[in-house]
Amino acid sequence: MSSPSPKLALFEQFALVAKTLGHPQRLELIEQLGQGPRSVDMLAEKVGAPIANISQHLQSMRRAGLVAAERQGKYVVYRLADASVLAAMQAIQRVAENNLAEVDRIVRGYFGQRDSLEPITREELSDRLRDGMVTVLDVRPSDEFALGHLPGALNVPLDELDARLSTLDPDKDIVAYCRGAYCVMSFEAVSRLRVRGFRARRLEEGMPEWAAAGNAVAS
Amino acid sequence: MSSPSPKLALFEQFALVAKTLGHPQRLELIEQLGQGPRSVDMLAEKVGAPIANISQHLQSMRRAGLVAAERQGKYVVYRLADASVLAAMQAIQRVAENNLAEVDRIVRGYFGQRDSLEPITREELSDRLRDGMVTVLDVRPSDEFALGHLPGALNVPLDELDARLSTLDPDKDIVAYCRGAYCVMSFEAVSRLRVRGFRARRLEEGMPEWAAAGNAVAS
DNA sequence: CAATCATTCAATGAAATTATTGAATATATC
DNA sequence: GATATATTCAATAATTTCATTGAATGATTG
Repeated sequence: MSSPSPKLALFEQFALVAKTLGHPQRLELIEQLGQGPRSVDMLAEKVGAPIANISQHLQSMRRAGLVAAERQGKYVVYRLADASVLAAMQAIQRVAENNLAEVDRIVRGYFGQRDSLEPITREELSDRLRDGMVTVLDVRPSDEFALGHLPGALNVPLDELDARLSTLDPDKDIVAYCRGAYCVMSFEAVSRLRVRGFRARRLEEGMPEWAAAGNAVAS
Repeated sequence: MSSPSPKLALFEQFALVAKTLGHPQRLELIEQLGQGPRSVDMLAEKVGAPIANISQHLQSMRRAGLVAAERQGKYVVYRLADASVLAAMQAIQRVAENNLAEVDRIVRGYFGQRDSLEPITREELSDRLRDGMVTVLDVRPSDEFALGHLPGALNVPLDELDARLSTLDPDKDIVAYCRGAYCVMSFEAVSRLRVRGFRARRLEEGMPEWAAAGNAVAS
């Protein structure tokens, strides 16, 4: 083996992947695509940025192997290249959680005591689902629910929660979830439900993590 | 909760971590620190770059929570902030392995058939160690061996291998390891040993992964 | 205290990244 | 074929990142 070491070339490829994850909007795109495949204009709307800008980000993400695209009529639908992309984003979040004081400050300031809403693990939720005494509430927008959701989950988007409280069984415990660990919707939902006297808790993670753990996903 | 959503602030922090991983030399620094804590001038020598440049990279890595520094006399010793840093780098490598054709091309071109050297898993090596019929060879430079190594491993740096062949028991199987999955030293060592008639295989991963899996590390 | 070694800092110029804007391209519809 | 919609491309300016260089700082040694 006399060819030059591949080390540098490989590390340049690894660096390409990492730097492509190094922009907040691209991370939001991954979070969105974690809920299911989406078109460019839908992604632009979700992330709140101009379509041309989002398309540019998606091109760089495609080159870096983070997403794949396929044409469906006049739409181009993007999806995460594979499960390793979400895993990489979660690994990065772990580093930030463990080692960045600023993350701790943001989380304390907004989410309050992380444990104050008694986050429930997906293992614990699986157990609770078997005894049938818990209502699983998906508080994402209905288009994200349609892409995939926990089996038996009820879709009550956060902005409809107040109007639909009467449809919820007050005798059952409620577990609410949304897009992921740092999505605020389920925090908001659990707070509001508790004010109204419901026994509500928050699933620690989102739908993508549930799916990545091998659990069933309904649609 | 009426304060603005922390989402953007959090994703900016996550992006900071990712972009700090987005330079090949910083990834090499992580690989080196994965072998153990090191001073700036030692890291500069290992990575083959000017000290001022490496110091600059280390500052940005410290700000991003990837490394921690402590003064020991006139030396500043850097170490990985915690195990999540190595895990994040591995997650990024996974994405690249899975999804980048260029990585596949580099790996095929240099490493040949990945399976041609019969990589052995650390679980399998643990089993083999118990029956005592295998020589574990650490082919890293001796300073890295000193920082931590597999229990019972023999340190034969790659550049000394030819000179020390007579010290190896030809009746025992040999398992060689080095810094990690993409370190070429153990490939080289296994190739040379096989040419000389030894039954040699390569450990799939390096010392840091062995340690991260909870296995004992000797020093 | 001066000299040496190790490290960091600040300034600089080059390269890379990013958002914006308008044009170009592809598909669907009438 | 014209129009509308969806998406990408190319050019541009601003911002950020990176390597280099020499000065500054801190610890050790004589």
